[in-house]
Amino acid sequence: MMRLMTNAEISAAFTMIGKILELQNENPFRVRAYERAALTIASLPRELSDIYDEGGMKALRAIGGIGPDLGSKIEEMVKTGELKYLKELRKKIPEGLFAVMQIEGMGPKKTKMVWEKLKVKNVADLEKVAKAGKLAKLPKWGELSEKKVLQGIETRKSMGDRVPLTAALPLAELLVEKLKATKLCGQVAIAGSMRRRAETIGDIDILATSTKPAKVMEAFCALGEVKRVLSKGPTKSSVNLHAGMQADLRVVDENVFGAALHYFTGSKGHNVHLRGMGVKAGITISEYGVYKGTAEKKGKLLASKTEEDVYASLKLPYIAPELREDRGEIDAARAGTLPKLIEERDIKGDLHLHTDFSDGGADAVTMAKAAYAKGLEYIAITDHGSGMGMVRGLKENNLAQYLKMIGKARKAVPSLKILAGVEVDIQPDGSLYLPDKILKELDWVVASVHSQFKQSPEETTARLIRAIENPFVHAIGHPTGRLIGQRVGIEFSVEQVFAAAKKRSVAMEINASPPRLDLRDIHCKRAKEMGVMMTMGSDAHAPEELDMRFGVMQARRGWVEKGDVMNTKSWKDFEKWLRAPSPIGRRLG
DNA sequence: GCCGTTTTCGGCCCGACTGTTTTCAGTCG
Repeated sequence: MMRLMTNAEISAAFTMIGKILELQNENPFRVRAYERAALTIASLPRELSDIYDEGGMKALRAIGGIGPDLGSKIEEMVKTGELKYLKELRKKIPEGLFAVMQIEGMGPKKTKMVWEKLKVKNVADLEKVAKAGKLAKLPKWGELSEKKVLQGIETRKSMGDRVPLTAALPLAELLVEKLKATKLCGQVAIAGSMRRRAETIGDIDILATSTKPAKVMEAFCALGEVKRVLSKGPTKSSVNLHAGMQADLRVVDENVFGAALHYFTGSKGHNVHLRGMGVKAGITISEYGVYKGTAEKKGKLLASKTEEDVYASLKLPYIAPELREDRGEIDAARAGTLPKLIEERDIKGDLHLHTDFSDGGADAVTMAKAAYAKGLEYIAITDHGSGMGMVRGLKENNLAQYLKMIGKARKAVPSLKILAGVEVDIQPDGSLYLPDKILKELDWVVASVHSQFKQSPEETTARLIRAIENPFVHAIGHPTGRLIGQRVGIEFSVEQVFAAAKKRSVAMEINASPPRLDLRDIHCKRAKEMGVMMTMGSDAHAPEELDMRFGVMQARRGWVEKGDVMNTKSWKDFEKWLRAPSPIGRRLG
């Protein structure tokens, strides 16, 4: 069936409803119900349309936070591709108000007020009335709030939306180093979505302990990276950075570091879930610790020093930050079934990298030396086999030359095992760019989509399954083809493609290249649930790109364990696995 | 709007900072 609305679109619809209801001063809990549902849906590994086709309304209702009303709204969207309720709501609110509400300091109440009293319909209107001094005359507003709004508009203009983790993490680590260098702090740590390794982050959260919080705040606000101070208090300060991001610093007492770190790491959903459990157990959880009793009437302190203590107070084992998305980790913790997450040091080989035989920047010997220096036991050189005119690489007529190059690398770095591989294009019809007679001469075949991203989900599903069914394919490279913040990638039935991969023992790659991170977290999780094997590849085009750091982060967010990723095996075991008879008759040359 | 071995109705997480206030609402995370 043609998919009428994807999870992303349904999630966006609920987010929009939540915002409109907020502007209308609706019951905040009703607003939150929509927000929560939107978040839940965005992180579902399966498409709602598939869930509905299989299990109907009952299956929708089985999703946490989806009740009779939201269930029937989802039903309407997957059946008709639209939602009448949202259409009606939209008519009542000027589209531009949502951007107004995004401005720093402009919440739903203030937005509603400027709309009703000053007919502000968008950010441009807001700027106009602010500059005309009309804002300051509103009840409860003053000169300063007007100035702040203008600053907020400027900030919005100069800052993008969310920033990729891969770009923001190094900057945050620098800020942490600088704070440590002041010698004013006991501990300094990154918190927030960045600590959870979310693929994009909204701002940088840093937590520190100190006995001189005022001095720490002074030092923080005076850092060279800081453009403007938004707020400054003894426990919390916020600044805008020149790099176009916001950074928040909290300073707490040493003995509540664990509670604070837990609190500020989030996610919001995870924390709310835990606090709900706390209420039932008669305890209160805040950034200052876990207490017996209610928020109004606190009793004895139960935990605060470490995150482990916080979880233990709820009779739970420690939950890794990457899992704290309220995607079932709390139930798993309760049941004792949390995954033992993969770590960077578990990776023993790199199964996807390029040399200057195709579009890489370094020759095979250089890449091999760099890989060995990184401590890898084995690599697969996988230069492109692509029909795209601009891409050099493996063709029907130069296999001997390619193997000769790889032979040279093997001689130059004898301690590193080097597989002769290829990254072959999956053509629009699912056939591969290179014929089987070439592929069967290679040790490791990664098949990837590099063109024609705009097929229907049905066509793309068939395309990938056909590639999976090629007897010489070992892995599907960067399966969704997305580029973070740039390209959404191809759309297909994850269920059907993963099922085919499992049946044929073909691996799904976790591409660790910073712009890709593909499979993404929720797809990793689904692959694991379905028993699909995975590989990890750096997709390096230069020696310094032989780095799996961000790929491992993404995998950890997807509940991936060492045993789920084939190249965590030692060379000996990997070779055995690769040579073993399999449903598709693999071979290792 | 969701949810229930404390409730099918009445809850729903907790606290800091700011500005414009004379005691607190709004915003943010």
